[in-house]
Amino acid sequence: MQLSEELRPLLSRVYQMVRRRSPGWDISAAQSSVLTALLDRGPLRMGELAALEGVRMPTATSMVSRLEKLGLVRRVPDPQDRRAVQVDLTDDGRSQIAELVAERNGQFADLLAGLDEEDLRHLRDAVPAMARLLALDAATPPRAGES
Amino acid sequence: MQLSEELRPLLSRVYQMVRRRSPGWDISAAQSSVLTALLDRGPLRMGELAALEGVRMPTATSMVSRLEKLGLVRRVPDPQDRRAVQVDLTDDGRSQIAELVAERNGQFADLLAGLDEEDLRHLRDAVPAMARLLALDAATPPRAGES
DNA sequence: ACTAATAGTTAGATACTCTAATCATTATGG
DNA sequence: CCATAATGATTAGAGTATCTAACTATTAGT
Repeated sequence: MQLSEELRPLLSRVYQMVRRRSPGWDISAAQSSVLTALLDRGPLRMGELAALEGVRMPTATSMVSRLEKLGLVRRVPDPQDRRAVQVDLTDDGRSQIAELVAERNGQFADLLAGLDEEDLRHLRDAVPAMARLLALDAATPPRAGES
Repeated sequence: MQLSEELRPLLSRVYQMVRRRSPGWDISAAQSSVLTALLDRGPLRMGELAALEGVRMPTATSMVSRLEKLGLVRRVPDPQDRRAVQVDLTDDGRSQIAELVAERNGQFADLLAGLDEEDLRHLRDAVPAMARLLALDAATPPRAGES
């Protein structure tokens, strides 16, 4: 498919763009992604968080531990299942991530302001398609030969 | 701007999607990005490579050293400027990255095949706009208060 | 109740990233 | 022309991100 070969490299470069665009903030892309997930979806178990981030549980554990040390999230024991923990934003974490998201949206809006009306229309029209593409990706078994 | 708040989170999630390593390949996203840059643009100096990848030179140095150890790239001294080195793909590196790119394009094409014709048309139409957006991003000074 | 499975953490390893310091070379300016 | 500044790259040292394997604690199944 022609589109695949055009669009995929573009998305790879979007990866570059998104990855390092948080000037003046002292949290990493991975950390802000965790905080954003908690902001969007509320408290999450460690395993849910790992699945959402597409990482293994030990990775989630250590990211949460670092964020906890920064006072941005909190581990809450689950009374139903005492193996589990809920990870939740602290008030501080909530306000910091909300501010960061607003800041980034603003910067991105500035960038978009450099496009003409036709390009903007095309991007707007592509939003639902991209959302469906991501949903398809999420629904696809990540690895074929997994245990 | 409304679009900013819809599109930016989507792009962040595309980052998640692109980031994951292709199954069955033993090189990381960062490494394949370096190899792809070399495949697309030919031999590069260390500094050019760092700029393209959006990292500092020591990072480029260590990535290249690892790839060299894997036999995928080669350091070639520049006769014009003996401080500089050119980084180039080896034959092995070239064939491996070409194969990986083809594999990924194929997987992505499979994903796209799950969309209907209208979504595909919208994505196709958005390609030039995304390319211009990336160009704008590249042209924008990354950090305001830089040295 | 014994065993399986599940949730999370710990341990150990490698990759990725940065800043600061250093080395070698090239360019510049008396 | 030589001393100094600027440039290209590497090295050193540190923190984050990621993995697999092994472990602990708890729950579920028979």
